[in-house]
Amino acid sequence: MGEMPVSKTAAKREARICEILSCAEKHFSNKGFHGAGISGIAADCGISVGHLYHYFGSKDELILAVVKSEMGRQDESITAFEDLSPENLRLEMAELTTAIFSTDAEPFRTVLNFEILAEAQRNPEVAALLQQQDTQMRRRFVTILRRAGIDDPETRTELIFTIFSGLSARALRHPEQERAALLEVIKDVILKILGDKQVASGALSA
Amino acid sequence: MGEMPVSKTAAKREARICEILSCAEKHFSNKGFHGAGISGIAADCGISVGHLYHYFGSKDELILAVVKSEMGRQDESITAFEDLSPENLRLEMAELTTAIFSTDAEPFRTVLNFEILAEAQRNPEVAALLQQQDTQMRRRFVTILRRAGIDDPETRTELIFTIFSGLSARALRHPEQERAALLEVIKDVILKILGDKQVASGALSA
Amino acid sequence: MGEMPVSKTAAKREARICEILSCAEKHFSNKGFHGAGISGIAADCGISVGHLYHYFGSKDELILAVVKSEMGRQDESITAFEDLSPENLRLEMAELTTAIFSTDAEPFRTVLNFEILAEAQRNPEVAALLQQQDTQMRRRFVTILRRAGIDDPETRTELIFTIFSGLSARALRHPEQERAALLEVIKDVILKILGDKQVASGALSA
Amino acid sequence: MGEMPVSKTAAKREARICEILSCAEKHFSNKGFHGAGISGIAADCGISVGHLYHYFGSKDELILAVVKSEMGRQDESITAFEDLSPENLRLEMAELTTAIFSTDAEPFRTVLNFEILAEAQRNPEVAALLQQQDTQMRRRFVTILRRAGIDDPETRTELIFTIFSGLSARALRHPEQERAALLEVIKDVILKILGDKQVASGALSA
DNA sequence: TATGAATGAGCATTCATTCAT
DNA sequence: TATGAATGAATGCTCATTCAT
Repeated sequence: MGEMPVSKTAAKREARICEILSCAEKHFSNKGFHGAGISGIAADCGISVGHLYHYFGSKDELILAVVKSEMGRQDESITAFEDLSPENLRLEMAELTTAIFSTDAEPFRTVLNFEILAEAQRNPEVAALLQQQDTQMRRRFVTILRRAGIDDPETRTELIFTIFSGLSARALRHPEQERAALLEVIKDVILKILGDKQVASGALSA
Repeated sequence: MGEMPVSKTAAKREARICEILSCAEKHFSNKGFHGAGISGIAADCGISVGHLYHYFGSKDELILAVVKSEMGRQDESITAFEDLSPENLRLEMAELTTAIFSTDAEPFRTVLNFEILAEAQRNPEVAALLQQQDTQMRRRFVTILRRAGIDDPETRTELIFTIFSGLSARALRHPEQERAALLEVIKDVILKILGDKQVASGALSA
Repeated sequence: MGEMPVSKTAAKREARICEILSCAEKHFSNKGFHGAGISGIAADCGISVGHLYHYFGSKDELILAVVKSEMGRQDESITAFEDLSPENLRLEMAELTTAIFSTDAEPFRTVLNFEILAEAQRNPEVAALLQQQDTQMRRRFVTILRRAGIDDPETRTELIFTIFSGLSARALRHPEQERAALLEVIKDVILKILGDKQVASGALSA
Repeated sequence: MGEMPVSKTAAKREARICEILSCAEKHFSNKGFHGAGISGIAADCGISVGHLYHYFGSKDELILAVVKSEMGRQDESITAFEDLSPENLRLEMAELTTAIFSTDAEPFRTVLNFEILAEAQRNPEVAALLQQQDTQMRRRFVTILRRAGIDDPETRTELIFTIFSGLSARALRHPEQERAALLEVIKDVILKILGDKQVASGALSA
């Protein structure tokens, strides 16, 4: 069961690719997609430039692969919320509020996050990848909410994704310390969104 | 009255600087800070490379200046909400929800927005500028809300800024057409936030 | 008596030229003739680039002027040895041996010394200046020796100039501390050269 | 016997490096370290600019390598004086006096000589190299003198190095034709220095 | 006399990429 | 699979110099 590598070489190849991706991610995080250079990445991997081109035909291809892997990771981290009881789901999501200001690797915030969004504005392939991945993440999240018996899961998903995306930007624009209050409010909002029967005009009102 | 240029040369100089900034902004938008080249910008301005360096000592200086001007523009566009009656304020803010998906120049979304956020992650000067500007914008918005007689304006400001920041990311990640429903929800949320006496656990609940 | 400036403006002009030369000398010393830039020199003088060109038509002209002034200074410092009694002359010259390892401004050693020699190898104008100045210095020194009643002053001058030139190079190649002994030897050699009736094959032998 | 290159590629690489060094030396001699450009050197070698950087990481590195090779050559040319009989040593050294005014490649004079000395004044790495190499050359020369049975070889070495260094400067400052007499005197001095039992206050006196 | 805007060639350096081995 | 030699265009930046004012 599961896809096991066809041969030993194939396994080695995949490992090598993984290593390159991880090196590339590091460099891209530090210097940006355009600031990082292929040769630096190759050197960091301990392979030659020419050999890197054996695995990735161009820098754009490498960028795309990194973006894809990054999003794979985001997607994966949604798994943590599957199979939670409705109540635990609410609590865990509320906790994310705090995490987003500190951790760099969770669904709504990655170091490469804004780099990717910026790139998406000018690279259609990246944009397509981004949107396709987002669609999938929303779909999974909707399923999670539905399984938890929450009404109108699509809208609530959108709301939550919007708020968390916003938070990740605020972590950069507003890193001061008085934000503790904000976090409390947001937590409450999240709990509301996941707890109320109706979402907005109804649920949020008296 | 009004600030008139001290001298003719100074005026010319300022005009030239403005032109460079505008060209640079265009190039940076299209190719990113690191993708765009000084020589391209200079050529587009109709001046020589060397001469551009007469006005900006380095590319970083130019980037910083563009970021600063960009944020000045964001800040300015808040002015539109000053002097509005409380009710109009609510409606106008709700309208922004739609605008953020279409317009490229308003307080919470600019083409350069993510480029700047990405740059802020590795360039401390940009980060400082970003935070300082955000502080000022929040202060102004708080004043607007307070003048409109809205309770706990600080928290509501944070909430609104968070939501709009999130929306601008969603415009990229989720540009599909079924989002009309989301917009309606967000609009309602904004109206709630600006209309309720209490903010969260209280106001959003029944 | 002596040449007084024709007018106040002329005096001012000369002062300005002096200032430029002194700034240029500083920059050339620090970065070399080719490493230093006109604009840096102008800035250091507190004048505009264009204005510097009012006084010196080109960088080469400025270099030449600095070389000339440098050599003027070397020449001047020979004056110190005129009017010395024969015995004092010997002692003073012997003292120079020590000075050459520490001072940067005396006839046989200047910071710009090697820069000038290197430039002379490729710039004929500098070479000509160098040789002409050296001729004049030798002539003056010969006169000094002759007045002191020293035999064959031409040859002794050559010998002394050679030794001091050599010392200035050794100050760079051999700046260690065990050189005290060398200095004593050289001192003695100088004293010999200036004291013996015959110069070499005779005088230096038993 | 002999050092044979480890592999064919390594040999090729070394040959290429040699070629670059020789081209660089030529350019540096003609225009000075700072006057010569990398692109000119690369073009002269028949390689691309980028490729030159494959071998030398920066211009400074290249300068340093040229200086090093230059000094290697100076050091090597001392070999000619090893294994000479005492008498032949005296004569050969005396002959050098003439050579220094004509040849460009011998221990005490190279075209790049003053360029290097000038650079040493501002580039500590070059200075260090210069001093280290000089120390070694002195050491070797001392051994030569000692083997020839000459007393106090250290002091005599210093004296000779000083005189020859001085001569190489005089070749530039005093290239006129009446110097034949000087040469004779210097020759005698050298012979004395290498022939007398005592060096200075004693040997040079009656 | 004095400014500083303006130029464009030149600088050292890095880039993504190709290719023979 | 793996190397690293090789390219040449492009990078950000500085240069000496000119010129209108």
